[in-house]
Amino acid sequence: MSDVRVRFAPSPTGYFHLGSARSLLFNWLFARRHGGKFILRIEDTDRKRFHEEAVPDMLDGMRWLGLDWDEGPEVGGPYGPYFQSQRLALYPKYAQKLLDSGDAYKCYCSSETLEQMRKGQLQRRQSPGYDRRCRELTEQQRAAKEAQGLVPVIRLKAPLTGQTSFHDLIRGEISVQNEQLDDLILLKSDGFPTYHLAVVVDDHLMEISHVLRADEWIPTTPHRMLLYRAFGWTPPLYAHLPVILSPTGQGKMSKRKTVGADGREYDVMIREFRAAGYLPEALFNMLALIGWSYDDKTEILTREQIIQHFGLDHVSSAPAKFSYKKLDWMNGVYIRSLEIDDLAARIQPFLSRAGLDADADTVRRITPLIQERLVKLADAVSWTDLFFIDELEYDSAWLVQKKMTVEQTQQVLAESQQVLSSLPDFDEASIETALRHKVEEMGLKARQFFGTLRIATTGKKVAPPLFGTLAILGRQKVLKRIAQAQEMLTS
RNA sequence: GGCGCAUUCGUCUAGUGGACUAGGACACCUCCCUCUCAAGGAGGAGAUCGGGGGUUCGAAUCCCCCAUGCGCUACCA
Repeated sequence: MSDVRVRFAPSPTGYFHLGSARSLLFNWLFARRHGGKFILRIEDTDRKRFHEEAVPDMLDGMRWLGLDWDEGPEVGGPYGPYFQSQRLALYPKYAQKLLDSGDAYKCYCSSETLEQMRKGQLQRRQSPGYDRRCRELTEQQRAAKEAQGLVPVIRLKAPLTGQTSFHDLIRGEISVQNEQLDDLILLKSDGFPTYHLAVVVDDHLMEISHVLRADEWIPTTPHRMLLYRAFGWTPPLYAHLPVILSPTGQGKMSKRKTVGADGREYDVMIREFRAAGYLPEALFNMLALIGWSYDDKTEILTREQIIQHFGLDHVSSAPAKFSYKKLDWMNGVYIRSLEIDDLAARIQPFLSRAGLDADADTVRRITPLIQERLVKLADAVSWTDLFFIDELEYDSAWLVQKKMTVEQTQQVLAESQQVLSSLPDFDEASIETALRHKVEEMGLKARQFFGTLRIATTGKKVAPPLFGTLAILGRQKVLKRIAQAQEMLTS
């Protein structure tokens, strides 16, 4: 397959979300796997739903995920333009061709008429659909309508009998009875094409070889076959991907916030995953595994491995829920595999954004302590704020550990104070040795002694490993915090 | 209502007629390690493959029916 050309053709109506990203990724993988071209085409023919930020948001998201495009916005290409709004002159000509060949006709019914027609049909428990009243209009009838100032749409003349079928690369043969097929509108009365016309014309003109799209589009595919036949063109090969279900399993993944069975709100926008501190490589891996699998055991795959092994034969046909828990796990795996410098650099912006005055050197030193505790980069904030704030806030009762008295707690603080102030070197190893020695001497449990010291120096019940934390905090800050704890205990 | 697509542990999946007493991962449980939390190690529980009929010496895998879920049914995509 040397001349593989696939495209992702979103409608810019909102932010880049999980469902789009997955379809996009599979197209991209298919192109990369077969050494073909990946094309981005913006289907902005619906002026009512157009969203200004949609395209920039998607391009940003794609760059973040490392998905490049060979032709499309910003990069151009030999088949441009890649915005349908810039190709508008094209579509009426093709609609006219179908009019000329008798495969299409002008329909003068207004939206209101059609709406009423549907209502009536539903009331009579009939299938809603256009009743084709304009299909066989005579020349005179049309002239009369035009004289009234009615502006027509152009409809495809679907066959009334027989059946239309196509071969789906994932599902095999799919066919429908032609009587089920509506006379689709190809050109709206404002001269804009509908999605159905524009897609077919553009896919043909751009020489698209394979169309990989979500499941929910299956019902429109027979119409496309009809259009290809009317134009006398060879259709591309089709593969319909399973949709992503919402975390509850009730319905497909929403394009807005989605609420899980636990009542929690889950992220769906790529920008939200990014802001929460998911790594692009983790999301990439995770997305690739929705509906595709490499084998019976491998879960973690590099981008290169995925490209190398990706194929439609391992794409499942059943819809799947997106597992946020598994994404969290996978993100942790990727975070743990990062080089310290790399991770520190990725954490930094999250700290700054949270308002912490975190210098790069300190962040670099803290990073090894929290690396295996991070699920998301944003978690770094609550793990590290203790290093950058001046006053700790905590309940003094926390200082007193289980099975310990206030007196013993005071003793722990005093002894710590003494040991730590007299240490020649305030490094992690020295601190640990000296303190463990003291624990033994006092006959306490390590968790009791260090528990108290942890609260005193970090203000938290859960914090990074103590000795490394103390070393990074520095002697001065540590002693000051211990003194403050002592004060809190006595007052 | 009509049409279409789907149906393997709670979840994501492996499985393409015998190697399946159905494998892996997440989540869950127990234990170990341990200064907290993690991470890590060892184990455990969890699917009679949606149901019912066939075909076959043999079916999760092929066929039929049913049920359920989802999708489409716009001058939206």
